[in-house]
Parts: sequence; structure tokens; C-alpha cells
Amino acid sequence: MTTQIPARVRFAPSPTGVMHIGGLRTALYDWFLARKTGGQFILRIEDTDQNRYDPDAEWHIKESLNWLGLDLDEGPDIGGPYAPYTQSERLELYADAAEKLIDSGAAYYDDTQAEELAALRQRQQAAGQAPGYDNRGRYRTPEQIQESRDKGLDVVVRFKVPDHGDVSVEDEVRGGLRFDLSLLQDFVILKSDGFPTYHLAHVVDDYEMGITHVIRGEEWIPSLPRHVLIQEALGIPTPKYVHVPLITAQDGAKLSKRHGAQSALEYRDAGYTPDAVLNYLALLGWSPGDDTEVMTRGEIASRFEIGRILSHPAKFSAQKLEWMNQQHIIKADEDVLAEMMLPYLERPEEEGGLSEEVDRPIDRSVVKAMVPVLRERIKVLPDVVELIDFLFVDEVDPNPEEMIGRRMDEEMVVTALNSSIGALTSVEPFTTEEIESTLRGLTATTGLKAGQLFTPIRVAMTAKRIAPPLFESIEVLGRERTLARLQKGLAMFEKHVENRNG
RNA sequence: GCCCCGUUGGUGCAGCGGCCUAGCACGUCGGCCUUUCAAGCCGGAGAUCACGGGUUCGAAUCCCGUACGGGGUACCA
Repeated sequence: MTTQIPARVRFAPSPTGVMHIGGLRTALYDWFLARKTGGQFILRIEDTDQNRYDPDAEWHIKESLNWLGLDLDEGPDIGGPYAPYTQSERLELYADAAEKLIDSGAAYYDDTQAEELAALRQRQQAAGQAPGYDNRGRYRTPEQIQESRDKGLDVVVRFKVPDHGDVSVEDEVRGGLRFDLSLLQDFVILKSDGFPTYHLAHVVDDYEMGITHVIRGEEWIPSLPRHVLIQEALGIPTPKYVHVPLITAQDGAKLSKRHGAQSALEYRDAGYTPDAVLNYLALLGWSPGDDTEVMTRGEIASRFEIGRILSHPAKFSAQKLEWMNQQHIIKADEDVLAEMMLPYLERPEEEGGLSEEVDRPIDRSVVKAMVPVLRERIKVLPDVVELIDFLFVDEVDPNPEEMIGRRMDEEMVVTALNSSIGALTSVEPFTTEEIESTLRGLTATTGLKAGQLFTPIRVAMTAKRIAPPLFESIEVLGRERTLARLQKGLAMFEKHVENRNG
């Protein structure tokens, strides 16, 4: 591996709602780059929009990062050499920068009011012109501005965009980008409430914090020239810009609520493992260059390369995510997997957990014992609930009719149950291996096929047609409970037949 | 409208001028295995590499145009 300069990257969400998978994927790439290069992964909260501020959002963001295991080197809670990491606490910095730009003539105070701007836009549209600010505030005198201030009118700071020329920037995933400045109007950098706009704030902070790579969604490409212009005017360097492609839904549109679960924590609650989500998301817009798909986070981090980020949008596939989750569940460490399953089993019944009659905490040794046969049968963690709930309740209520499997008659059911009760009574030791060889031996003495023998047992034991492998289940259920269920099943079946026939 | 980005089977990717009669994976279909369900294994179907022009001995790969998709055009990020 070539030696690399440690990258300082920041994930800079604005706290306006839940954290969606698009943002999560950006955070992922930040983290991968930082970890691969031995740099720092920083969280910066961009709360410069007071109107859209959502007090729960910051918690949600941190919780999401934490769940995915994206550990921070610097951020609001843990601090760091460039604290504070919340923009609303750094307002002077932006005000200073704005002032500097005004002093140098790169920016100016503008007292054009919102209504005036709206009217302008309306007129432009009515005339079939492109809507946009017409730079009318450029030549206000200090006296005029002061007068507006005295009257309590809104005053903003706008950046003065050159009327001609163009700006060229290098994007790490798309290459050289060129923008015609004659198409760009003067834009606001400091709002009338004293807060900066994104354009000013992120440029100032990225410089102050020594950010080397700005990784963000491609929706930012059109405003790239603004950022470069500010940097030039401030006399600060341009960091490397990395615009990652959007993630879209199956219909090609932006992922939204109607496309199902989309926030990180919803995936957690639905039983996806952090590693699977991490792996799947990483591949949505990046690939290692060969056909490798299932990878650990360490493998991804070491193979991650900015140059291999795709430039076209990716469609989110819930199906492939499920498959990915399954792959990670199959590969996970047994003990870790058992621990991961516990919360889904123990959560309230109405949230999908085990029946209320089962006491919490549940016996984790039961879960642990079943993990080897469960892991390849579930796509998401909560799938285990209905697979092993029969092991936690005192009794089950089987449907006698289901005991009659394919190519079976009633007598076979009775034979199967009777013979297995006899055999299991004396099996010693009561282990999966012994149970299996004993029960299989019954096929010779009873003349039943394996399926004919095991179907009644399965249904009597679990009250299900679909269940985990029998022998393991019997061992875990234990001799007493197994026999009790088989006996009850047999009694139920005989009664059922009696009723039906007579 | 204008500006920007993109376009390989239903989906995600590989491909970086000849090794491509386009490879892998998800999904789908069929088979094997099998106590149910899975997992696993084997095999099949599925792509005029968006379209049209160039450049070249040779293009999915380079250039131009068109179409289509997405993004942007705020005192939102």
C-alpha cells in the first residue's frame, strides 16, 4: 500500500430531521477515508437554519453514527482542537469573514427586502425570464444601509460575483468542472439574523478545521463555484471536493418516505446488522474494483479509494440489502450473533417480541444453543422470534390436521408419535447426535419414511409446519417438555380423529 | 427556461482502445441435497453496452450531437 497523507474529513449534517441513508452513506465514506489514511473523522453540526432546526435531529444523527460504529475523533460531545463543532456557536468566525470580504470589496451589504425579491422573481417569470437576483444592491451607500437598519429593515451580506469569466474546479470523482460566472448572481453569505448561509459557513469551517476532503452529495455541484469564489476572496486554499452520487429509489426518484424504511435507526429496528448496512451502503456508489461484495468494515476501509467512487446515481434495493444482511448473519461470530438476537426476542410482544407470557430476561443459553441452526434461516434478526418461540412457552397448541404430512394417513401419525415417545424416553445421553440416531432408527422398525416420522413430531412439538431442525430443537427443549408435548399431541390427534369419524 | 451531472440485463457492480462470442452478484426459473424451512451446490433465461455521428486497422471503452433520467436555479442545507 502506498503511503498516504492522513485525511481530515468531516461529516456535516444539518439537524433538520432524521438521518437518512443518503447522509449515512456520505458519513461512511468520510469514515472509510479517515480510517484508511490514519486521519480524523469529525462531526460538525451545521445548524445555521433556525427555521428548520429540529431539536431531536442531533441526537438522531449521533445515534445513527454510533449504531453503525462510525467512531468520531472530534465532534460536539467529545470536543477537539477546533471546538466548538456546532456552527451556531461559531457565529463570530463567519461575521469576521464576512466583514473581511466587505472590506476587500468582495462582498457588500444589501437591504433588498424579501417582498421585493419575491416581486422581482414574479416579474421575471411573467416575462419569461430566468428568475434570479439582479445584483441591484451592489451600489448602496453606507448611509442608505444605515438608514435601512434604523428603520428595522433586513440587511444581508452578499458576495459579489464577477460578471464575466469562469471558475474551474477539480472534483475527485468527476474530474475538471467549469462554471460560467455570467450565469451566477450575487448570493447571500450572511443572513439578516446574523447567521451565515451554508456557502460561507462551510468554507470558513473547513479551512479553520484543516479539512482536506469535502465529501458531500452531488446536489452541491451547482454551488461549487460559489465556494471557490469565497475561498479565492478570502485567500484560503480549496480543499479536495468529492461529490458522491445520489441514492435513488427503484423508480429513479429521490428516496422518500413512500419507499419504505429509510432512516438508519429504522433499519436497526427492523433487524439489520450494522455491518450489513455498512457493507451494502458502501457498495451503493463505490466498488473495490473486482467482484468482491461481502466484506468486513476493515476490508472496506483498507480497500476504499476515492477514485473508485461512481459518478452515476444508484438505486436502492431492499432485496439485496436483505441478502447482504443474511450473509453477514451467516458469517458473524456465534456469541455475538446470539447477543444481537436477544433484544428482538425480549422486546414487547406488540413490537414483534416473544409472547407476554414469557418472562424477561429470557434464557440466553437457549438462544445460544440454537444459533447454529438459526443463522442460515433468517434474513433479519427479528425472524428468530417465530422460529424459536416454541422453546420459551410452557405449552403449544398444535393443529392435529397438520400432523398428517404428505403421503401420510392417520395411522402413521399415531405410529410416529407413539414410537418416538418410547424412543425418547430412554435415549441416553439426551443429545442431538443420540436423538438423531435413535429417531432415525425408528424408520426401520416402523416402516415409516423419515418425513412421515418427523412431521408429526415437529407439529406436536412446535405447533408449526416450518421450524428449525428437529434434533437440535428436541435437545434444547429437553426430555420432559418434549415428551409432554408429544403425548399431548398424540392425545389431541386421537381425539381429533375420533371427532371427525364419529 | 437556463446551468450542472449522469446513461452496461429488472437491480447493484466489473470493464479504463484489441484477452468482450460483455464477467460477477441480487432477483427470477429449473435441478441436486434434504425431517420442514433455509443454507449450499449445479444449470437456464435475461444486455442491439440509451441513440446517431465521428476518431482509429480496431470502441462498451476516446470526441461531438440527440434523447432520456437526475440534480441545481432560496436570507434551505
